[in-house]
Amino acid sequence: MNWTDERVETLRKLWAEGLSASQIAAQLGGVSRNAVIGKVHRLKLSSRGRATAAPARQKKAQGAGGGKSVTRSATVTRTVTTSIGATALQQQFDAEPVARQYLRPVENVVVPISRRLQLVQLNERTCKWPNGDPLSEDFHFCGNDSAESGPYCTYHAKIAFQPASERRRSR
DNA sequence: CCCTGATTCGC
DNA sequence: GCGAATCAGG
Repeated sequence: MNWTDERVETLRKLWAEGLSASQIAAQLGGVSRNAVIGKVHRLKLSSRGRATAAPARQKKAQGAGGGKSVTRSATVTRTVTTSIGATALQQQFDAEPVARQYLRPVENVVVPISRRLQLVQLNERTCKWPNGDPLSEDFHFCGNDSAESGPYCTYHAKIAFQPASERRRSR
Protein backbone atom coordinates (compact mmCIF):
# COMPACT_ATOMS: atom_id res chain seq x y z
CA MET A 1 0.00 0.00 0.00
CA ASN A 2 1.25 3.45 -0.74
CA TRP A 3 0.32 6.62 0.98
CA THR A 4 -2.05 8.39 -1.30
CA ASP A 5 -3.18 11.86 -0.46
CA GLU A 6 -6.47 10.45 0.57
CA ARG A 7 -4.97 7.97 2.99
CA VAL A 8 -2.66 10.55 4.45
CA GLU A 9 -5.60 12.81 4.93
CA THR A 10 -7.50 10.13 6.77
CA LEU A 11 -4.46 9.42 8.86
CA ARG A 12 -4.14 13.04 9.89
CA LYS A 13 -7.77 13.27 10.74
CA LEU A 14 -7.95 10.14 12.82
CA TRP A 15 -4.71 10.89 14.55
CA ALA A 16 -5.95 14.33 15.42
CA GLU A 17 -9.08 12.81 16.83
CA GLY A 18 -7.06 10.80 19.24
CA LEU A 19 -7.39 7.36 17.77
CA SER A 20 -4.52 5.04 18.50
CA ALA A 21 -2.12 4.04 15.81
CA SER A 22 -3.42 0.50 15.70
CA GLN A 23 -6.96 1.68 15.30
CA ILE A 24 -6.00 3.97 12.50
CA ALA A 25 -4.10 1.18 10.85
CA ALA A 26 -7.18 -1.00 11.10
CA GLN A 27 -9.30 1.55 9.34
CA LEU A 28 -6.84 2.36 6.65
CA GLY A 29 -6.31 -1.29 6.07
CA GLY A 30 -3.23 -2.85 4.60
CA VAL A 31 -0.85 -1.20 7.00
CA SER A 32 0.49 -2.01 10.39
CA ARG A 33 0.38 0.29 13.35
CA ASN A 34 4.11 0.72 12.98
CA ALA A 35 3.58 1.99 9.49
CA VAL A 36 1.10 4.47 10.82
CA ILE A 37 3.38 5.63 13.56
CA GLY A 38 6.29 5.90 11.19
CA LYS A 39 4.21 7.97 8.83
CA VAL A 40 2.98 10.14 11.63
CA HIS A 41 6.54 10.93 12.55
CA ARG A 42 7.55 11.66 9.02
CA LEU A 43 4.64 14.02 8.76
CA LYS A 44 5.94 15.63 11.89
CA LEU A 45 2.57 15.48 13.55
CA SER A 46 3.58 13.50 16.53
CA SER A 47 2.46 15.41 19.56
CA ARG A 48 -1.10 14.77 20.49
CA GLY A 49 -2.10 14.75 24.05
CA ARG A 50 0.60 12.69 25.67
CA ALA A 51 0.34 8.98 25.63
CA THR A 52 3.83 7.85 26.41
CA ALA A 53 6.21 10.59 27.25
CA ALA A 54 9.20 10.93 25.03
CA PRO A 55 12.12 11.50 27.38
CA ALA A 56 14.63 11.33 24.60
CA ARG A 57 15.57 7.75 24.28
CA GLN A 58 18.83 6.80 22.73
CA LYS A 59 19.05 3.10 22.53
CA LYS A 60 19.05 0.91 19.55
CA ALA A 61 21.93 -1.22 18.55
CA GLN A 62 19.92 -4.01 17.03
CA GLY A 63 21.07 -5.91 14.01
CA ALA A 64 24.21 -7.83 14.77
CA GLY A 65 22.48 -11.16 14.38
CA GLY A 66 18.98 -10.88 15.69
CA GLY A 67 18.26 -14.22 17.22
CA LYS A 68 14.52 -14.24 17.65
CA SER A 69 12.13 -16.45 15.81
CA VAL A 70 9.46 -14.76 13.82
CA THR A 71 6.47 -15.32 16.02
CA ARG A 72 4.41 -12.36 15.09
CA SER A 73 0.84 -13.28 14.38
CA ALA A 74 -0.25 -10.33 12.40
CA THR A 75 -3.74 -9.11 12.92
CA VAL A 76 -4.02 -7.84 9.43
CA THR A 77 -7.09 -8.11 7.28
CA ARG A 78 -9.63 -7.28 9.85
CA THR A 79 -13.11 -6.31 8.88
CA VAL A 80 -11.92 -3.44 6.80
CA THR A 81 -14.66 -0.93 6.56
CA THR A 82 -14.79 0.20 3.02
CA SER A 83 -16.56 3.48 3.21
CA ILE A 84 -13.77 5.84 2.42
CA GLY A 85 -14.78 9.44 2.42
CA ALA A 86 -17.42 8.66 4.97
CA THR A 87 -17.59 10.05 8.40
CA ALA A 88 -20.03 7.45 9.48
CA LEU A 89 -17.55 4.66 9.84
CA GLN A 90 -15.98 6.66 12.57
CA GLN A 91 -18.77 5.87 14.93
CA GLN A 92 -18.12 2.20 15.31
CA PHE A 93 -14.60 2.68 16.49
CA ASP A 94 -15.28 5.62 18.67
CA ALA A 95 -12.40 5.52 21.07
CA GLU A 96 -13.62 8.15 23.44
CA PRO A 97 -10.46 9.01 25.40
CA VAL A 98 -12.44 10.79 28.04
CA ALA A 99 -15.23 8.53 29.22
CA ARG A 100 -12.72 6.18 30.78
CA GLN A 101 -12.40 8.32 33.85
CA TYR A 102 -15.68 6.88 34.97
CA LEU A 103 -14.01 3.56 35.53
CA ARG A 104 -13.86 2.72 39.14
CA PRO A 105 -12.61 -0.23 41.15
CA VAL A 106 -14.29 -3.33 39.88
CA GLU A 107 -14.55 -5.05 43.20
CA ASN A 108 -17.61 -3.24 44.45
CA VAL A 109 -19.85 -6.23 43.97
CA VAL A 110 -19.55 -9.96 44.07
CA VAL A 111 -16.52 -10.34 41.88
CA PRO A 112 -13.80 -11.76 44.09
CA ILE A 113 -10.75 -10.62 42.23
CA SER A 114 -10.32 -7.91 39.67
CA ARG A 115 -7.81 -6.95 37.13
CA ARG A 116 -6.47 -3.61 36.13
CA LEU A 117 -8.35 -3.14 32.88
CA GLN A 118 -6.92 0.24 32.01
CA LEU A 119 -9.71 0.89 29.56
CA VAL A 120 -12.44 -1.02 27.94
CA GLN A 121 -10.14 -3.25 26.01
CA LEU A 122 -11.61 -6.65 25.56
CA ASN A 123 -9.43 -9.24 23.97
CA GLU A 124 -9.76 -12.90 23.27
CA ARG A 125 -8.36 -13.51 26.68
CA THR A 126 -10.28 -11.09 28.81
CA CYS A 127 -13.43 -11.97 30.66
CA LYS A 128 -16.35 -10.35 28.94
CA TRP A 129 -18.71 -10.66 31.81
CA PRO A 130 -20.66 -7.44 32.04
CA ASN A 131 -20.96 -5.96 35.46
CA GLY A 132 -23.38 -3.33 36.54
CA ASP A 133 -26.04 -1.49 34.67
CA PRO A 134 -25.15 -0.84 31.06
CA LEU A 135 -26.93 2.47 31.41
CA SER A 136 -24.99 3.39 34.48
CA GLU A 137 -21.56 4.85 34.76
CA ASP A 138 -20.67 1.95 36.95
CA PHE A 139 -20.92 -0.38 34.05
CA HIS A 140 -17.81 -2.28 33.18
CA PHE A 141 -16.57 -5.64 32.12
CA CYS A 142 -14.86 -8.05 34.42
CA GLY A 143 -11.68 -8.05 32.40
CA ASN A 144 -10.01 -10.85 34.22
CA ASP A 145 -8.04 -13.42 32.31
CA SER A 146 -10.47 -15.75 30.71
CA ALA A 147 -9.69 -19.41 30.66
CA GLU A 148 -8.18 -20.89 27.54
CA SER A 149 -10.34 -19.64 24.70
CA GLY A 150 -13.29 -19.01 26.98
CA PRO A 151 -15.30 -15.82 26.98
CA TYR A 152 -15.30 -15.55 30.74
CA CYS A 153 -12.89 -15.96 33.57
CA THR A 154 -13.16 -19.11 35.61
CA TYR A 155 -15.37 -17.41 38.12
CA HIS A 156 -17.90 -16.07 35.69
CA ALA A 157 -17.72 -19.18 33.60
CA LYS A 158 -19.24 -21.05 36.50
CA ILE A 159 -22.11 -18.64 36.60
CA ALA A 160 -22.55 -18.54 32.88
CA PHE A 161 -22.38 -22.25 32.34
CA GLN A 162 -24.60 -23.50 35.09
CA PRO A 163 -25.65 -27.10 34.92
CA ALA A 164 -29.10 -27.42 33.43
CA SER A 165 -30.38 -29.06 36.57
CA GLU A 166 -29.28 -26.25 38.78
CA ARG A 167 -30.61 -23.55 36.59
CA ARG A 168 -33.91 -25.34 36.47
CA ARG A 169 -34.15 -25.22 40.23
CA SER A 170 -33.89 -21.48 40.45
CA ARG A 171 -36.66 -21.01 37.98
C1' DC B 1 -0.59 -10.96 29.04
C1' DC B 2 -2.57 -7.00 26.59
C1' DC B 3 -1.72 -2.44 24.91
C1' DT B 4 0.47 2.46 23.74
C1' DG B 5 3.71 5.61 21.06
C1' DA B 6 9.00 6.44 19.92
C1' DT B 7 13.10 5.36 17.64
C1' DT B 8 16.36 3.21 14.73
C1' DC B 9 17.87 1.61 10.53
C1' DG B 10 17.95 -1.61 6.44
C1' DC B 11 15.63 -1.46 2.46
C1' DG C 1 10.16 7.56 2.17
C1' DC C 2 8.77 3.33 4.19
C1' DG C 3 7.91 0.17 7.99
C1' DA C 4 9.63 -4.06 10.89
C1' DA C 5 11.99 -4.58 14.85
C1' DT C 6 12.85 -2.89 18.93
C1' DC C 7 12.45 -0.16 23.02
C1' DA C 8 10.10 1.96 26.88
C1' DG C 9 6.16 2.53 29.44
C1' DG C 10 1.02 1.60 31.19
